[in-house]
Amino acid sequence: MIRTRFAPSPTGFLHIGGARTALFSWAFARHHGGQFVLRIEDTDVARSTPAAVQAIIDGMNWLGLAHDEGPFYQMQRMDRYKEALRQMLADGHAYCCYTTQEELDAMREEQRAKGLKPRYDGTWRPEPGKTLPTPPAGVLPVIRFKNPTEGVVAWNDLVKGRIEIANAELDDLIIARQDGTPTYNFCVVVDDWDMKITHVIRGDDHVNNTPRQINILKALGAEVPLYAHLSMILGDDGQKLSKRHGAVSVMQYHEDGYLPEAVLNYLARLGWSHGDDEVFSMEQFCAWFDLDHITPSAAQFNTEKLNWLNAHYIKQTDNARLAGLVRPRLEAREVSVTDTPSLEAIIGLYKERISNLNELADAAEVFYIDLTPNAELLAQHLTPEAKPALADFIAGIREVAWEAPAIGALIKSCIGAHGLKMPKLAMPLRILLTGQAQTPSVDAVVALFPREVVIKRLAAAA
RNA sequence: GUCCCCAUCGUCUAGAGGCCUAGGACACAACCCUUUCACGGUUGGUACCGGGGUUCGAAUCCCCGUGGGGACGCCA
Repeated sequence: MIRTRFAPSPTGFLHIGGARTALFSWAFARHHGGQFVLRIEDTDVARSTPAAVQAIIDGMNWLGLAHDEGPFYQMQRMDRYKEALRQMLADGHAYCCYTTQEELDAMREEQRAKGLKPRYDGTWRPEPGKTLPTPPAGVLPVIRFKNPTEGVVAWNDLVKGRIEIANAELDDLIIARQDGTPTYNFCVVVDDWDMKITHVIRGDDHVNNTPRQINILKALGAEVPLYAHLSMILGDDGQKLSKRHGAVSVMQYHEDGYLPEAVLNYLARLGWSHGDDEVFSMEQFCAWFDLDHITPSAAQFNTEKLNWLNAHYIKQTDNARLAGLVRPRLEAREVSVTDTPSLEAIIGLYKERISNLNELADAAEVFYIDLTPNAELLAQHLTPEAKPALADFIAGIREVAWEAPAIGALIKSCIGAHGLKMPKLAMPLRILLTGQAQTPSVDAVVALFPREVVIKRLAAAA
């Protein structure tokens, strides 16, 4: 049974990189009929918040990345970690270290100054025949993992291939703090073991943790899972995403009018490929996705391509669902949506030409609010030569059959009578009715409105 | 500084030694369509980081550079 996990720390929202990691873990489990576990790594009490947990879950729900187990909270598993810690101590795989924070800082500074890799010097590490210093009074120890000093740790990374790191490069990391609480690398290992995770799919900022985790796993007598390290996603500008620069919540995409299937499709294609396939459903993705064909190099986010995909999915979506998504956006603007014109009809006319739901709301809004066209824009298009034709149109509008072809015919007869080209009348009509110079076919726009509203809006020009 | 990773059009990528005169998509340009703006359609330009090998043959394998990124916390 394949089991994957997504293990965010709840210190902020679910961003695009985390979402892709979750997506790949989820899809891999789906592909193999396995299970996808959600685990909340909340051991950093100072920075973890319930609001962040909720934000992450909201993001995953919006994207439809459902977990099969969890969420498990590491803070609720403290007893288990401490038990494992005792075991490590008893087995001689871990030891108490009394070096203080200050001493450590000084040591690192000195090593860095010498151009060395900062690392623990092993003062308190027990060795056969070695006499340990006497523990200083009043200093609470931390627990360190006794990392092997010889040989190499290697694994076959499912994305990057074989990675090998010499144990000599690794120092004895702290697995429990002075207050006795376990640290990240230890919790992860115990959890992955207990939760029977078979494939650890995560960001490649964890590559350096992997050899340490493998060593701990072995010390614990646990089976080592397979690892797949996903390269990072860079911002639109090629820069690293961070809280300070460019990182936004996936829910921001919701705000900005993106459909979850567009975001999902875009993310799936970022760092993974299936030949030339660009547009596909999540069902299709799960059928294809197998950790093969994941790019080992970093990928730059491209909003324009996301926009294109979003526009594509909006065109594919039926008007009723779109109306359901646009209506709350109009309500948020305090626009009261009435039955005439119907929101679905407006959407049907506009969805071909916009690329997000907010643009759809922008287009729909003008049908429901009182409108005063921009005077300058109107003056520019409502030329003296157009006025007689407009007057004819206003006269004719009371009688004409209320459907686009008949209205179109009326427009043609009005311009014909005055020897004008279509845009001469179409443009002022657009502006008077919608306030905008760019709209769909003007006869269709006119037909959307109730007749009285058209009469009223055009009267304003007289 | 040390260790690790990465390197094909502007961007996402195809490519697992001959199928590559390097393919697709976004973006861009031109044209067509057209009632404005879009949509759509057609066409076009643009890339294998550099240098050495290996080989009959390398975008693909190896080495060295160079460039970029990551890690080096009692954070996760």
